[in-house]
Amino acid sequence: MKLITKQTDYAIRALGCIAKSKDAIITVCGLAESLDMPQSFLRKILQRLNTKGILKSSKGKGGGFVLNINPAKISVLQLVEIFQGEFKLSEHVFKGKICPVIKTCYFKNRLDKIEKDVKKQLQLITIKKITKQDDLQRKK
Amino acid sequence: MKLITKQTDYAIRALGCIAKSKDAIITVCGLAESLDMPQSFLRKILQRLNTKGILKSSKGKGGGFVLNINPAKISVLQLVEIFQGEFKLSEHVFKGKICPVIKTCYFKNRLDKIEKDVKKQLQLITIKKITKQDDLQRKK
DNA sequence: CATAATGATACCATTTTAGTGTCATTATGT
DNA sequence: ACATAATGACACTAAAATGGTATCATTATG
Ligand code: FES
Ligand code: FES
Repeated sequence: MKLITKQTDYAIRALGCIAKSKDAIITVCGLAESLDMPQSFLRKILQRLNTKGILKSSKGKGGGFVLNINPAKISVLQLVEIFQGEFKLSEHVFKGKICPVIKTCYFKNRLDKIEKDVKKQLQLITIKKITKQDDLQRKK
Repeated sequence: MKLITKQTDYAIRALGCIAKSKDAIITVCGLAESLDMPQSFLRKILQRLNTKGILKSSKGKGGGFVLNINPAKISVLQLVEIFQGEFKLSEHVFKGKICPVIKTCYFKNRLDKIEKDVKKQLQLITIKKITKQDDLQRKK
């Protein structure tokens, strides 16, 4: 079971690089190379981040991507929700129908608490904090 | 993203029922009916729990399953690991190769902490605690 | 107008999860 | 003995999620 899928992981690392490049325009081509990610896949990811307002893109020759918002405002939770949908640890359903005891169920309550905690933790991890470590964009 | 898959969920609810039935032998057929789960699927799950030592089975007419260990000793973590493999939230790898900065990486460290916390929480949830609520086996 | 970039989107491949089916084995009761 | 009702083992299929590719359109630069 994975909390973070590859797409999200790529997005995080890509944003780390872009954040470090301070206003320089980054192209998919260059980034894919330096991070050793499949180019078309990365492209799709950056496009998504663009439509979500996290990156800003410019087309045409000399175009590419730059950050559109403060890296301190980009949380891993946000990225997870963009690429993996709403954060839900368990539906806890009864074969399609919502479980009848869902209000009082101990198990469900525990899971909800875990979910809340994890969500909070993920919200605290931001691109800024990650890039501070000065580790991400090294190749090999 | 799901922390608990359907298989694990079924296993938990099935164990809940079995735990409540106090030494009575439970058959797949009856259980599948009362919990509204696909019979063959449930059967595979109980078989698995049998080989893992959590249930004890008896074959032949009048056979079925009973608990083999104290429900207070069956944790959700254990069940998750049986049906979903070792609990790991993120590999955090660099395209197949293990990430070179894995020791110092802030992101990885945060994820590890989350993983540890969640694991601990899941270990605390036991079948006994779940059944105490007296909610699980109701149908509809 | 060639070129180098993204936008949109359809498509394909792989992996994981969910679920079924079948035949063998075993215990029970008549 | 035999019908029956249960599990054991395991192969198989189906569906969903994830990962990844490909193509054509659009746009800005020089
Ligand atoms: S059994 Fe469904 S909410 Fe707990
Ligand atoms: S970037 Fe790989 S361990 Fe953090």
